[in-house]
Amino acid sequence: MSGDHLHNDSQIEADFRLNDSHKHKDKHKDREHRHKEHKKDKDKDREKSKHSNSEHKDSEKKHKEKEKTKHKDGSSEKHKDKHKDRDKERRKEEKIRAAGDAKIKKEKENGFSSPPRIKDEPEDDGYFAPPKEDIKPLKRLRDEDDADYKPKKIKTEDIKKEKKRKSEEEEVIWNLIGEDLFTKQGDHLMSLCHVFERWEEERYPEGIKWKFLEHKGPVFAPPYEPLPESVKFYYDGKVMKLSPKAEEVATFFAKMLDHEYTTKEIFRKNFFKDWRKEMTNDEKNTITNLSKCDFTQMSQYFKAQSEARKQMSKEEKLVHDNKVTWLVSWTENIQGSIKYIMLNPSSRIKGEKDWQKYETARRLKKCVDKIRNQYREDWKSKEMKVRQRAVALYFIDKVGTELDGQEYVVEFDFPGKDSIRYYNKVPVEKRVFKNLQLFMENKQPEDDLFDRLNTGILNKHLQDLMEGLTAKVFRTYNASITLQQQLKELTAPDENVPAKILSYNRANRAVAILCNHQRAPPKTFEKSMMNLQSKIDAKKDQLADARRDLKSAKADAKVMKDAKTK
DNA sequence: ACCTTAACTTAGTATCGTAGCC
DNA sequence: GGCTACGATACTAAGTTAAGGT
Repeated sequence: MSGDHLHNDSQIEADFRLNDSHKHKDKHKDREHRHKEHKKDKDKDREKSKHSNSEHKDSEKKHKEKEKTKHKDGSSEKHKDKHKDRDKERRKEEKIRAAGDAKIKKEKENGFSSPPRIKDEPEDDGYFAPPKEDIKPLKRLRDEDDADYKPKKIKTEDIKKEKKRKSEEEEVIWNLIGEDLFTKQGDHLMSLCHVFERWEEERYPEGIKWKFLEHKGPVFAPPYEPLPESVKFYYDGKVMKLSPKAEEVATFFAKMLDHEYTTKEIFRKNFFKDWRKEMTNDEKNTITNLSKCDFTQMSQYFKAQSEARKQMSKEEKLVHDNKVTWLVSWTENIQGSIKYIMLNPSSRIKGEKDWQKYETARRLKKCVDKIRNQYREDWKSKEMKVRQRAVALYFIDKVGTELDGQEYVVEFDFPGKDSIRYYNKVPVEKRVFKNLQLFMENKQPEDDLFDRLNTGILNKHLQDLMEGLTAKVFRTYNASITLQQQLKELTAPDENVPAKILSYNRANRAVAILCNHQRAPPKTFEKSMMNLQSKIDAKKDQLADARRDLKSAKADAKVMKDAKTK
């Protein structure tokens, strides 16, 4: 959700209601969207896998180095987890690298500088597009949402109870099976078999089989990874290098070599027929008899792989990291920064966080007076560090409060976000002004004004003042309280809706100014403005015409009247 | 103590979809 | 049916914050 001021608590609630009440329409939209997304994702996935080898040895080296240090000093649980992730990743990378240097070279020319890390499970051979958690869970059904909205902590206690209840139920069901279903015992049995209840609920009118379908996205198989060079295929006793497609199909057969199926004539015939479809002409000419094919090396290779998988520890098998919220990450190739794919703002994970943000701001409301009093006191502190901290905190908190007289004015001039110049003259309290003068004593222009202060000191102080307090919270708080005050001031209960909307927009604008929101005029702005102006002009002309007509009509009427009376 | 980085938030522009108008 | 305006959504650069590294 964007803009602090745009979402106070009541609005968040409203947002959820909106989703709920619109779920049908939205679902439809969502489906369409996902359809598109899948296509995109599919393409993306192909791209990613194409580029996945462009991974740098650099980052791997880094990982290894990190690992070393961490093990030495005994890292936290969380970090151990990360290690496992990295280990896994490294293994993946190594595997991929083994696939061939030529490929790497080619792919280095392309954009990606790291293979995307996708949070799925290794056992899962399918690619998810979109990833398992819907990329756009925007309009999920309410009940679904509710289900995972609740639990901050799922107590093991509850799970145990639930398990116990289930097993007791099961026992009763087993005891009742065989009973006459039309007796009370039967009713009891039916009531315990929840699956019947569900069918009961979902019964549709005669002939109607479904009301809507939800597309959760197709599962795409990962692109085929060729076998390592060392794994040979033999035809008629001679080594034969298969084309990638033929090799891929051959692996299906190789993987089930131990199965009885492969001895069945019909099965062998069917497989061979399908296999030939993927062979090159040369292969078709050479491979004419399935019995002369030797898949044993392939078979052994896959057996060894599955054995290795079994050897992995429980933790290794768990690929996911439930300490983070992103679905996919990769290293961007220009700045080397990390990019993420995260959930939509309307997802539980984001919505809950956003809600928490406002809860923190509400907590600040309770102690903000105390905090303000304290930093005012600290302006007089003997300790320079405390004074600097207090002045800094004042600027973090201060939101254009009007002061009597403009005696003490501070001029701000610095590159702000997006390197946009921030230039403003702000009236401040006398003590702040005097303190700033003090901080400037014996300093060159390039010296730090707050030389005794750093983020660590300030943040620590904020934490001490209130748990969870950071600089951002002041902004959220001040924006929210301003919106509330403005709404109170500008709106009247008996106003009509357009008037209320106008008042709301005005209140919102006040907050936008407070937060220094800037927006370029839209490209079509001037054109729209001109259209509006020409409409106004046309109306004015019309009005003038009408006036003229009225005047002459009146004159006519007078003449007529005179004539009539006459 | 200072610097770097991962993970997340914020806030901007771009684009899409659709209602309403002609 | 085309055009426009406008709200919703998508996309993403550039912030913040906390934790880790040197």
